Amino acid sequence: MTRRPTLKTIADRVGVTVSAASLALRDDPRISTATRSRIQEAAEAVGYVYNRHAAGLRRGDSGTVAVCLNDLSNPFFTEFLGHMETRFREAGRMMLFCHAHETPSIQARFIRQMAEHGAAGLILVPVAGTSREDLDGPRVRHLQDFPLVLISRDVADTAFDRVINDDEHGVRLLFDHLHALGHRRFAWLGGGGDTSTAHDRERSFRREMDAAGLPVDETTIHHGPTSLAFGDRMLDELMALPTPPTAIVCFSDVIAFGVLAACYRRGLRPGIDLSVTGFDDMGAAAYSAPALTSVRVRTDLIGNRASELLLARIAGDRQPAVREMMPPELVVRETTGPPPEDSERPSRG
Amino acid sequence: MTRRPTLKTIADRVGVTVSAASLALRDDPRISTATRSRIQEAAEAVGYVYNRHAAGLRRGDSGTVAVCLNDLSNPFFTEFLGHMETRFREAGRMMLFCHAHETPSIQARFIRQMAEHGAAGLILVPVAGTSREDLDGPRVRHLQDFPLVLISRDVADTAFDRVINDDEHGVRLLFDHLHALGHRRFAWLGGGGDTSTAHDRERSFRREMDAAGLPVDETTIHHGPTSLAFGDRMLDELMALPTPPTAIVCFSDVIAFGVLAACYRRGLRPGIDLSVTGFDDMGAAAYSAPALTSVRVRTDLIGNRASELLLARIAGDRQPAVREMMPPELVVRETTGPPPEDSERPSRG
DNA sequence: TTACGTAATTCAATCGATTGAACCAATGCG
DNA sequence: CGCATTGGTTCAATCGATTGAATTACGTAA
Repeated sequence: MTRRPTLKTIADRVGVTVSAASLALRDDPRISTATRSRIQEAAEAVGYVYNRHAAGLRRGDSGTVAVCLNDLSNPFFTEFLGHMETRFREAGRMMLFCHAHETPSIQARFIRQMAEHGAAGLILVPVAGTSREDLDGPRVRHLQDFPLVLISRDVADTAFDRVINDDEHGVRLLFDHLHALGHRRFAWLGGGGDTSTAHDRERSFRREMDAAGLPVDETTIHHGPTSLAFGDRMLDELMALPTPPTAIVCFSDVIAFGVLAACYRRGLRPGIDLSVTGFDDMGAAAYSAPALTSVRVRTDLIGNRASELLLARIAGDRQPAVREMMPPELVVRETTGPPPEDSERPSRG
Repeated sequence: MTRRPTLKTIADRVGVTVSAASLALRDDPRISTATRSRIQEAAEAVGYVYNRHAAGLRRGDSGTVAVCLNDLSNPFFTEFLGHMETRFREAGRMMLFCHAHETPSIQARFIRQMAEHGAAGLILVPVAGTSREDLDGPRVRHLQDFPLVLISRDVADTAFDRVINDDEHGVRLLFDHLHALGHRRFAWLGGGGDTSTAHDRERSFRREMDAAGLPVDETTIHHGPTSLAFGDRMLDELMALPTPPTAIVCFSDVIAFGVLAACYRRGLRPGIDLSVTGFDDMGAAAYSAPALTSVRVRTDLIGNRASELLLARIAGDRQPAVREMMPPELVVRETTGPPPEDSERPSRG
């Protein structure tokens, strides 16, 4: 097993110096066309592979960018990943990737490691509970003056770029839709973690209830993980209430899908016997049975804008940190409809 | 903006040499406990961040591993990603990630780039159409003697490690189940690309049909992308046939979900009016309405084993390449049942 | 006191690519 | 013919960490 060829291998072969080889392979005009092509041919011939460790050491940029997601099992987040990956690939940068499993220690470790690797920037969906200190504090000095863009979830009081969805508006769209259909008894499912999305969406939900003059029945508010199982499990609980809700507003599509599964099992017809809404409008929402009414979070806009912003920062953009909110869109499908006729009569009445 | 601290920064501060600092931070016994802790404190104090470019240049291993997936939109593949990410994280390695979008040129470019970055190994779900030459040929010498493990999809005639699912057996399980229920008219949906999974599953399907003495009606065989839309679209086409199938065998859960959506729209009851099967048994299969009968592909076993194998290769294991097949499991849920009573009468008869 | 062993630390070369400055040769111009 | 210019290439220092060999300091045995 011979050693991997280097610029020296090429230079010796052609009869020039390492410098010439270096310049030639990067199409520097200082090297004549003739020698340049001889060098390039030699590189090809010996199977030369550029060594970014060496280059990165000298130049300071490794050509990588880091991305840390809180949860891979939720397709919503992989949508982001897809958009960003494309953007970075086009920019010629590789992606260091981490799945933080909603675990602060994993996130913290990754942030350190990506700094060690010389990643030029970081895009982060902060795990639940991430605070200012985790990104900004004295123990994470590598993030000072470091290109970092938060997406999807905000972290209060930080001076980093953020690209997020307008969650409060999204909930308002859903609420208005359901309220206009005649619903008065609502349930709220999900949003268990300490994240801006959980807080913002629930706050907005409560505010809308309040604005509509509806009391919030705390027995219809259930926090829990963003999982199919949670939605599935909670429907039974809600239906067992003395006055079950006529509309279930879910923190996420994933939870709503779980609710739909439970509806099927109980013989409840979503959109007729009960209204169910999701949030995110991931690809699968249009194909559930029945198709899910949801709020589209523009993962494309957010992912692309975040990537752009990060690349600009890496390129040296020094403008003050921005906080951009992308507009959600209500997508009405089949799981919402007017409340059933007899819904005004509480079942115990 | 001061320059990032290096070993020299620390050394100067403590009053020792760079070598001492280097050794101390790696807990080398050559440095006394006293100075070692002074050095470690100084490192902490100045906010030192290890520079892997420099270390990697000298030592030759950057501590990264590369993973290239063909398709992120399919949760089946992100399941792999999750398992592998965990394994590599535990092994202290970072992950360079690529989404190849089923595009050979992206895959090829990534393979080159991860070599440039000094990734210690590569796990690859080869994009459709990947041939021996793409991995082994004279144009990709960086993969010679390089730790590479293929997962999920096989590539013929290669001498790389492979960890895949036993697809032929999986299809046999499904077919036997449906055949035992009484089905005789089958349709096959999906498997459009030039991949081993597409070939193996369809070949197995045809073989089973043959073994059962059933003719394969080519109008019930439809190749197409692994997407919800494809499954959704194809149901109408199959139902419009003079003698529609009573069982639809889908290449993937994703396609099956599309079929279920179309069933809902047409008022067909999966498992009663029509049997539908998936393949992969991704998490969502248990929560579709109705719950999907599928074949579980052990992404956990495959992902973990592939990671292990790769780490062993990186550690210097030189045994001949292996090809391991993980056993699939039939998971019977609600979308399969006996064919409807009148199904023996062709609708045109 | 001298020689010696050991512990602690330093020396110095190295990994491979980059780059501003220096060098050399050939050409152009006065 | 001599000097300046330009084009083409090389020189040599540099990035930061690593490591086998060398050195120093110190205590101990002869």
